[in-house]
Amino acid sequence: MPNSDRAGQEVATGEPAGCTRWLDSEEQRAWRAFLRAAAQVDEALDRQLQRDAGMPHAYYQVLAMLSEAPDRTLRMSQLAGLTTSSASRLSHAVARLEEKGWVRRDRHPTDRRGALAVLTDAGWDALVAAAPGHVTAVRAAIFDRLDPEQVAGLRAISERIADYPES
Amino acid sequence: MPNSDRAGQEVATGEPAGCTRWLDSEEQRAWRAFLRAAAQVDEALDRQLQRDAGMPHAYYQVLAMLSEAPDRTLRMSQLAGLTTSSASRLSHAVARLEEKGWVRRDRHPTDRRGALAVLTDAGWDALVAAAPGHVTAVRAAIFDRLDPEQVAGLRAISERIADYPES
DNA sequence: GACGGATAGTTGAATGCTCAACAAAGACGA
DNA sequence: TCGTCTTTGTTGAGCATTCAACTATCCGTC
Repeated sequence: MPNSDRAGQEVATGEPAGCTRWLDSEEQRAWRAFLRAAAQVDEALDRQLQRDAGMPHAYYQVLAMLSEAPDRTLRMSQLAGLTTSSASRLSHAVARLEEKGWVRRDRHPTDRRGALAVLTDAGWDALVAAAPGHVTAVRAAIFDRLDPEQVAGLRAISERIADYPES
Repeated sequence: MPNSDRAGQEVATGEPAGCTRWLDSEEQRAWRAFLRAAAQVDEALDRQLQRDAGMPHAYYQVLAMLSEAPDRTLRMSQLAGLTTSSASRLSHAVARLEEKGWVRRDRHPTDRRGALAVLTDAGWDALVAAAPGHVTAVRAAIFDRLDPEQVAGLRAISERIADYPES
């Protein structure tokens, strides 16, 4: 944001009523802390997984979601929802995971538009191998730093921010 | 993570003592909610800025930090710290911002290794033009969804997670 | 049925980021 | 002054993600 003089406020823009509700200093601090925290967590996990398991965090999430699904199978659209990724991103990701032999694509039995992503045995093994290091990294990045109340708070806050996950 | 049977636990890995402390279900829920929230916030802001201002969020942060610095000038290494980005990422980003005429590079007066990033007038204008829409997006993504206590909680939690920002 | 719009998924080009390698300069002890 | 180690920053290759088409299929309506 611009300087504390709030230069933007003076300028006519496309905003609804020409006036913007700037962040107060409490919000400002919370916002920047959140940005920093989110960035650091993301970077730490991506790094760890890339180094130790040869995959980015996004790919790990794909494998993880598939591993918990019935028959280790999910429709692309559902998988996209679970991993918070666009259809395109998921499609590219699954293509890459297919090359590695960790995921296979099947046709949907009834809807011929649909594709099913299936976790292969090799994919399962890769996930199992990667999981301990990943969980350790998650602990180091988050849970080792928070007390139980804060964990509950984090969950409540995050669920408010996220677009209500379950319908 | 693998199934709730915790397949990874059985496997010998490089972990310290061969045993991994898995996440309990409270932690699991908090973790996934956080991931989802962080991803959605990131995506929403990136989208809004790309659409309305032609820059990714990371570039906006660079401009914002420079705008608050004395003489609108910062050393690359400091700027990297403030924007939570690697030296390489920042270098690429500043190169791009230079092409747009929003940032200029100067030599450091005493340390000849150092480079100074300077926000140009055009850069200031771009920031001022982008700020209202950005702040509105931040509100929509975060603060419109939280009450004041939660804002305070978010800050406290985020500061714990982030590697203590101030020395 | 046949049309029109929605839904599911893929593709390729463009862009940003990571990683590793590198260069250039400061810092410091012998 | 030399040699070495550290710090600062840049570069290019490779990879992931985004965006904008595009195809194929489904669904509802006439």
